[in-house]
Amino acid sequence: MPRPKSHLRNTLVENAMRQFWVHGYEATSMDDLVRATGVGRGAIYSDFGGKKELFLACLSYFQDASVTPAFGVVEAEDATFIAIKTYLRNGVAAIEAMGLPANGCLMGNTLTELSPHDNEIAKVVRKHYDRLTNGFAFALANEINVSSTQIEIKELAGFLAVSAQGLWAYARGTDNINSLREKAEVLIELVTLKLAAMSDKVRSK
Amino acid sequence: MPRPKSHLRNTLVENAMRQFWVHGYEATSMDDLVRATGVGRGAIYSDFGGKKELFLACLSYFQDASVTPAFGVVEAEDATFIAIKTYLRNGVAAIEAMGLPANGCLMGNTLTELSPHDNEIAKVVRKHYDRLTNGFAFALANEINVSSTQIEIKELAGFLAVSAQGLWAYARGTDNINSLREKAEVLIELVTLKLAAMSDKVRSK
DNA sequence: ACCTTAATGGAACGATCATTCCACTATATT
DNA sequence: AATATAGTGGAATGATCGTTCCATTAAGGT
Repeated sequence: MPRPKSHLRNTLVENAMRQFWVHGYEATSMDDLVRATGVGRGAIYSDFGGKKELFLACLSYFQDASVTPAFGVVEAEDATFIAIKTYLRNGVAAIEAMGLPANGCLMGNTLTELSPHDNEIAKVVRKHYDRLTNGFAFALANEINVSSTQIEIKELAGFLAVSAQGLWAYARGTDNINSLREKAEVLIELVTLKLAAMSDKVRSK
Repeated sequence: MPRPKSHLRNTLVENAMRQFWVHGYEATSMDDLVRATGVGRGAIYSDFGGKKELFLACLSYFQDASVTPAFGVVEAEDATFIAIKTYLRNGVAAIEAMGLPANGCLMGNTLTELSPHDNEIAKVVRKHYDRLTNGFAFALANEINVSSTQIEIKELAGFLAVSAQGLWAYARGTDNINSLREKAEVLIELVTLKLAAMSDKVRSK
């Protein structure tokens, strides 16, 4: 029987992802990936086929290893607006712990760098935005629990997704954690006001 | 006396900027720039020194040729919240006119691609964010005209800057103009609510 | 017409790019 | 111990990268 997968193989995609996350797709060479992963060129090509395929595997891994742990709180069955606040504040705290400037969100970085020029990758990124939007909408719906404002909730959730991505992108260019935290808190406050306004409107019916 | 600058020279930076704007810095080669500008390699190097210097010139040109015409309405002396709405809606309309997916904002794209790895460029991008923040803060201050909430206004303005950049980044990956417009309108509505809340607070003093 | 000089564009630089290939190593199974 | 094979890593591929150089061209001023 063949030799089993090396113990290094477990971290191949993770290390490659980190490289792409920090430096972007174009600025990452195969030599960089060989160095970062500790895996030989031959193995990378036989396992994935090429740079782009490896990158797609990294995008998928990012979903499991970064998005799910961070965003899972919003997607939990009992999630409400508190979960959204927790997600945003945990994000800021995680960035603070890692030190600035941050890496941003790999999906957001990829949207900017590759979406307009690669439809296959653009689809993956769009799916991520849909995931964020659906998660936010789910938690918001649990919060105010009013079926008549379903469309409003969906639009608010879509805005939350774009705004959160704006925050993580901003974190890539600043060394001031308080400036980032402020902006997250303003987002939370604005959504709080909107939720109150939506509740008032329903109550006055 | 020397031969004067060619008529093509007038559009050198503009065409180079467009190339960088669409494809990003790393994915744009000098051959691409020679092709896009119609200017010879020798002239580019003698005029600017290299690719990065040309890129910096493009960032500066972007400020004059794109940001100022679009954002000037917010920076006008008599600007209020209406000017901010106009800026956002004009942005969406301009993207619709150009066709999706859009190019986003060159400053936002550059923040994602280069800010973490080039301090000189990061400084230029930060200055752009400051410009947006100051412009928004100026218009918001004219709107509610309350000195005691200066800090709140500055924070709201900073959030507006990040959120607007999130919008333009989002536009780089979608082909649905209504989805973009929705998010812009939600942003406008949320800020409207916040302004009303700030006015109430002052009035009840 | 002559000089001066900005600008051209192709050749060439060494470096690096993604990718292919393969002799070799190391380990798990028999 | 022998066999089989996943994985290695260096060599080599042709292409392209940013940059330099320079003989040539073209358009002022005199």
